[in-house]
Amino acid sequence: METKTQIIKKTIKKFASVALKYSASEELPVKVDETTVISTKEAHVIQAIGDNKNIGVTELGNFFAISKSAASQMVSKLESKGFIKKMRSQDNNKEINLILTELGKKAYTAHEQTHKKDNEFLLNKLSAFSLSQIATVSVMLESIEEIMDERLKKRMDE
Amino acid sequence: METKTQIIKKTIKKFASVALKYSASEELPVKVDETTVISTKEAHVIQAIGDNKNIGVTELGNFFAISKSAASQMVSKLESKGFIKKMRSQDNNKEINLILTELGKKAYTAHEQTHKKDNEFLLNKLSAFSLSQIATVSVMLESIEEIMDERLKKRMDE
DNA sequence: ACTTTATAGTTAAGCGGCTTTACTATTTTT
DNA sequence: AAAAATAGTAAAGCCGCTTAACTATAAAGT
Repeated sequence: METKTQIIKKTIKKFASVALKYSASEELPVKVDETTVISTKEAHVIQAIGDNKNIGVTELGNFFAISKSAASQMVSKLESKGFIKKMRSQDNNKEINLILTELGKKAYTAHEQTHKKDNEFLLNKLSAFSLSQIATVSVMLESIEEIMDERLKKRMDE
Repeated sequence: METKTQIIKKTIKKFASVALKYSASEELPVKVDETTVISTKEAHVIQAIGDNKNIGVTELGNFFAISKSAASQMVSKLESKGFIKKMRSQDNNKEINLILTELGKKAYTAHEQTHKKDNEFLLNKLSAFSLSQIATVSVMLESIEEIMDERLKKRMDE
């Protein structure tokens, strides 16, 4: 017979493995068209630029919690690949405003679409559960999140 | 008023963010002792070697679904850092048997301990839920997992 | 006003973890 | 014994990041 503790442990394990699979699936490259594939990181930066008109390099770095140097490198790469354009800000002469090119918009949409498809798939599957069941999951996820936050925080300053 | 669909969508989002946090926390380095820190990848390889006595390089590569070349590189690094030892197999002369050194065992334990601590923390928190609530979560996780598996599989051969 | 300081961005070097390609050395198959 | 498979290594290179050093512009301090 299984104790409650055992069941919880099993569930924790399940969560761990599903979470890792989710993040793995999040790492998969995105197909823009027959000849163009972008990495997830590229897709995310394109998304951020699409969602935040006129964002700059430093801002972008903060957004993803990476150094502005890393952001600059990413931006240069995306520009050389033709996904984005660096526009001098009209307010001042040191900032840059990033915007998507047509190709960039296409990439944005492609990335959006895959997420949309996945979410519909999931939505469909989860519709089988009752409202209260979903609520339970939600609450439990928040508990787990709390712990993750502590984990991340604690280990940071060890 | 929130529709069920909206609630599910919210829950999916929550899952996504928690899953990413989980995998981020899984990337944190592991402290072995006052002077030694290892990366998560290193910790996982050490764990695999500790758990699979006499595992070889190619096997290790398969285990983590990386090339045997990558496995070889990792193994060499861990050996030069003194965590593992490469022993010629006694059955034949081309295979290698990997074993943990004392330091390696220490690293194994350190890694194990952090997981144990985290799990106890989680176990504690989740004990507040009823058995049937936990069961629901479990079932739902399996649904999500199924979809992840399809996601991963489908995108692989596109 | 003009010098100091802050802010935005870039560049160079390097690291971790991976891939592919090419290679050596043992086994196994035929 | 020759051919093919298997185990491992090495070299080169890619991706995404870091830190450090740098330039250029803008804002503040006195």
